[in-house]
Amino acid sequence: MRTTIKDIARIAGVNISTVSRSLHGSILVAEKTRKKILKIAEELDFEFNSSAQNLITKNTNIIGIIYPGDLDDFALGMFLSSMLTKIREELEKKSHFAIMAPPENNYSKLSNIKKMINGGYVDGLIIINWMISKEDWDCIIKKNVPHIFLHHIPNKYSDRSTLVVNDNYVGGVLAAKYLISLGHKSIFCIASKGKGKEFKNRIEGYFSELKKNKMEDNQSNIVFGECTFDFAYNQTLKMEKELKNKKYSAIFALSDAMALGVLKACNTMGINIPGDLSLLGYDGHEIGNIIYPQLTTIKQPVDALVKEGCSCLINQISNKKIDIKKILIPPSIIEGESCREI
Amino acid sequence: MRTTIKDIARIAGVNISTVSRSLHGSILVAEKTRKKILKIAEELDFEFNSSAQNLITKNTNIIGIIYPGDLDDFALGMFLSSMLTKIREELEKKSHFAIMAPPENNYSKLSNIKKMINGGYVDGLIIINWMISKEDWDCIIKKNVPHIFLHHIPNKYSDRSTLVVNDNYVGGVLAAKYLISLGHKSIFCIASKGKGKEFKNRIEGYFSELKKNKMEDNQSNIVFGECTFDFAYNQTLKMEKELKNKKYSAIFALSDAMALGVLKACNTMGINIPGDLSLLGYDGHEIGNIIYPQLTTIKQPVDALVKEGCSCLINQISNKKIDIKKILIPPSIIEGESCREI
DNA sequence: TATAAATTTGCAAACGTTTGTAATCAATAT
DNA sequence: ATATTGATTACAAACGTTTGCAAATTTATA
Repeated sequence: MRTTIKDIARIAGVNISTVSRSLHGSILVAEKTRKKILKIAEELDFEFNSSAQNLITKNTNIIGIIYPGDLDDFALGMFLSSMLTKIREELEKKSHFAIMAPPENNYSKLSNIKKMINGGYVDGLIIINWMISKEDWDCIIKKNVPHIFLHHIPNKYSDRSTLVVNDNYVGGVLAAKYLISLGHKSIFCIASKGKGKEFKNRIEGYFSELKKNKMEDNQSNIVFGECTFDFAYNQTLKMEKELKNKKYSAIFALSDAMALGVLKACNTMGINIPGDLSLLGYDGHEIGNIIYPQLTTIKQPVDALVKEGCSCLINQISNKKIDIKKILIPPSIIEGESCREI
Repeated sequence: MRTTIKDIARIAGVNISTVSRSLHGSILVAEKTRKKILKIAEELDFEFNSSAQNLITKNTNIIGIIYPGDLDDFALGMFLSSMLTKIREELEKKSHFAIMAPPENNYSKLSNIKKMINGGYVDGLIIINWMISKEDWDCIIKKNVPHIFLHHIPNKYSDRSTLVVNDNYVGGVLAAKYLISLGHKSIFCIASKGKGKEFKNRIEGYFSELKKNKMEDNQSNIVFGECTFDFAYNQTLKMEKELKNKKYSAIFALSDAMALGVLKACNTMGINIPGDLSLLGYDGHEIGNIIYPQLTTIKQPVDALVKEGCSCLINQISNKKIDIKKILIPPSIIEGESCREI
């Protein structure tokens, strides 16, 4: 049914090896023959059968993208489509396809990571998750599978792989600097322990900058909860009295999802942003642009992240070895309308 | 390096065919032998090499998901992560993986659809796009590749395939019915010709219901533009005078992205929603829940869409034939806070 | 106990490639 | 004319499976 090099060989009256070499641009074939073969291949819409190729060459030109199954964390959901699309685009440059799966099959409870590796599905992995099981990790190392951790800092093993994340510490510093530069003296931080380490770093950066400005007593002005819209929303509602008394002039939300929760709560309570309260988010998702007031936020440079990450991964694949490095992409600030000078 | 059935056969002291049969649960193997082999396979973390399997069986257990490269249309972007994640989940039930690509490679300008098919990458395709090239279409038909069109109605060929979309006509009716039931007499519609046919159907449904209620003169109360936040935003700003004069009591935006544009413009101009103007969107994306006021909108049932679509596709794959049918998933209304009785 | 039947196992070809090595051929040097 | 060389092409094994068929083994039957 499908065209194979055998068909082409038959038509051209040559051996299949000549066809293979022609199509791969080997110098071991006469110019005239190559032209003839190329023409036939073109006419027949020939593509190499990838399975047959993989079987010999051991590489599939497919990259596995692992991301969690439950997107209850809206924050990741917001990033995901742009991240996936960008990954696709970067891989395309190197003629790789991307295959997606959660870490484990929801139904069979078997590890998709192991299936991808042991089943010979992929050349490498992009892991967008807060954690990875010991079993999966062992498999990756044993089989020496090129991989990167992207966007999230997993709770383990990340120091033995390539880690590509935005520089959360610097982002935290940036946030504090910005609010301080606007004259804010009393800032409340809506935070989360998160599932990985990124929030920790973000908070450290933030407080280190406060300390520099002798605002360390602000350390109590923080609350930890889930990194969700709902948590921030409810938390803000709870603070109605303090907010109306202007105890705080600004809120720093550790994610845009949380910032939106704050915003909605303030809208509900009739607190004007930025009139009564400045609001700073973190993520820089597009969504911040389309709400009112436009969200001021620290932008995680998704495009740069993905670009850098894919290039590292492709490198590892060509060199057939796992790199250990930490790539921190600097965040930047998007000045919207949700913060004001005081 | 990697464990193969040969390794297992050697260890168990049997032929590879026995291993293969054991692992596939064939009855052609003694219970005792099977147990022994299963145990060894388990210990060695064995997985069949998918390439070798594909080569023989001709199926890859991989589904190609085609969606456009440029997500300038924010509306699709908003849906995409939930759609992809849900697809992944549905396919997982049948042990399929999902591979993503835009219709054509951005760099080489070669068709990814043809590459996926002729290269033997996929068993079937899910096409989320407004169009498909004649060349790609011919390839699909020639090779009899199971596929569905999901979410979008492509400008051609959709009547010769399985089409799974939300019932746009009914959605339009629903929108009109709802606004009319709230007492609105003068509704403005911010619309788009769109790239596929879905908007057309949506508008037809909407106007048919208006006509039923003798509001057909409203036919002039519509504007067409890009289906984007920006278009709706600018359009609404332009209508400041009419809106402040209360010429319209409600706006029906054909997508949530557009509804958000309207909302932001109204916020900017000091028009209160729903106090001064009711606003109805279309899509039912999560984003509507987290803004203020919560958006009232017609929900496209993404989950049902994907579930239905995947099940059709899997069916086609098992039967090795392309089905021609049109599956319309009924939309429903999400009552938020952006519409009020008048 | 011999034979037939049923069960279990092994053999070998096939899938569509890649690639090292051998064979062929034409052209050049002797 | 013959040997040598270099360019081109063909051959065949290998990759890891599946599967029809034959062979071997076990069990049942007479």
